[in-house]
Amino acid sequence: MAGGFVVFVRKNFCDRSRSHRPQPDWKAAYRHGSDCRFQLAVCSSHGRPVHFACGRYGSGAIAPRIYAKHSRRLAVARFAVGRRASFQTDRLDLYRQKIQELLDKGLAYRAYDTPAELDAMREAQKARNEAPRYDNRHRDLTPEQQAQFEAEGRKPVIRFKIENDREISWNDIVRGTVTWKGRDLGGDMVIARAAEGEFGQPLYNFVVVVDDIDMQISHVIRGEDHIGNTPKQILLYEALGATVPTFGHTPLILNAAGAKLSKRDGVTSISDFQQMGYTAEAIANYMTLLGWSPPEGMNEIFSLDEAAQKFDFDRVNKAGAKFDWDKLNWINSQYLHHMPIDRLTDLLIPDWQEAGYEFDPSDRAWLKQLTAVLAPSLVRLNDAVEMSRYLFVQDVGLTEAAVGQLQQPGAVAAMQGILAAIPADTTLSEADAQGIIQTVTKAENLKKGVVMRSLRAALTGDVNGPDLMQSWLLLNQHRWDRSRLEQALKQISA
RNA sequence: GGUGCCGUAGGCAAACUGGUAAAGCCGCAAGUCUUUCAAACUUGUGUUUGCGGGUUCGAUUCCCGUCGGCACUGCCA
Repeated sequence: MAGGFVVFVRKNFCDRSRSHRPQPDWKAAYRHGSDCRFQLAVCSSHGRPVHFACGRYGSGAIAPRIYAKHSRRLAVARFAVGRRASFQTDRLDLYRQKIQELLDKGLAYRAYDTPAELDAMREAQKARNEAPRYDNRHRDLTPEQQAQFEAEGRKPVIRFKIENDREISWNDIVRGTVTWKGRDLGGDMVIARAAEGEFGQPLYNFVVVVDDIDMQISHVIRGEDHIGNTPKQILLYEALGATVPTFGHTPLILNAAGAKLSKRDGVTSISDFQQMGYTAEAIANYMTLLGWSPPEGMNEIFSLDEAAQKFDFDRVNKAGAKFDWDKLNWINSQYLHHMPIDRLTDLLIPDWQEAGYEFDPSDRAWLKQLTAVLAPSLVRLNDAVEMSRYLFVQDVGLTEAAVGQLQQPGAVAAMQGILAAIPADTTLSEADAQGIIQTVTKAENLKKGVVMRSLRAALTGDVNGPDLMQSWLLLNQHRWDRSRLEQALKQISA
């Protein structure tokens, strides 16, 4: 792909006021943040900018705000490559000019159908079991007919002519040759809405083409759901006398049921994943693995930069990929297990605070020690909240299993021995703690395992959890170990 | 309904232009380690490539049909 490689990552935003869909949350347009998984890899691999477009009409003020928000999200996901933004509202003059050009060339025309008439037409088609499509009834209006409609006060839309017998085909980077017939495109397409004045808002399929020509976009990489727009857009490129770019349609991400991943699946954007405790790196990593496989010898855990170096469309699969939470979990755990403790600590602190745990954030040493203990067991960041509860909440109580453990022969005596051995005001070292256990085990003539398991039960209230010695030391630093033992002994004897 | 795309184990997938199918990863199961869970490591687990024909010495790969899934089918983007 020598010479220039510019990809247009287009994010579209619903116009709330006009949409008939219930609450088209603008986040939905961004969906799971995966639409751009391959684009970004490609762009960074070629050192080209990713263009970022907000396709919102109407109040121009809101578009920059949406852009800012999404831009932040991309950055969050480490998708930080050079970006340029553009807003449709800034480009209205260009669209106007291009529409006029098509009109002048006779490739587009004014159609005066009312929405009610169009509905009636489709109803009738449906009744006859035909595919709904515009029958091009206003394509060749006489000046008199036009004048008549105008006199009635009708406002025309602009329609672009699509010939029935036209064949459109292109060589898709991921799918090979794809072919469509003009007659399957639904009739002459509307490129601008009806409105007062010459013509109204230009529409998506037209706008993207004008923009992409203007920005000299060479490659359009997008989700497979756009495949049906491509033939229409190709026709527009030709009509506008522009070079048709290279298209690539990447597979969709499916939920367990095999449908397009959506809001119902609980994730609509990268921030949703982050709230669930997934790191941005893990998300980006997993997303790139959906529909693409790394070349032989490449690990499946990789940064976006590494992916960019090896990325190749040859290895993009055509079939939609089912989203697998198990694998995302595993990938996320890999990142968490190998993350520097300082960074992990920073990520965990907000979760602990949010959980309402009381602690001194400046007690960095203790927090880091805790993080290091937790790290190997983490799958998602917020797992840390439950896992470390016994270190933040004074009164933990005993689970049934813990009670059972402490009722084992010798357990109580061992706990009493340990309690007596813990110095009241010096902090235990690991060697100290080991020594205490050694001594008590010998003195009570028990197996070490019994002592350890019982100690865990008494100290943490449960029979399993993070490393016991570390947990004890952590507790000891806050002088909570003795009180835990006392409470446990009290509960057992009661 | 129409059109398009797709169909390799439970999931993601590999297999150079037709030449021993399932490499690798997740999951699952067992074992090792350990004070527990997890991690880590080891081993194991899954196949008439949706189905039926055809071309061929030979088909996951090419052709036809069939079934299934998904997407699109707007004065949305």
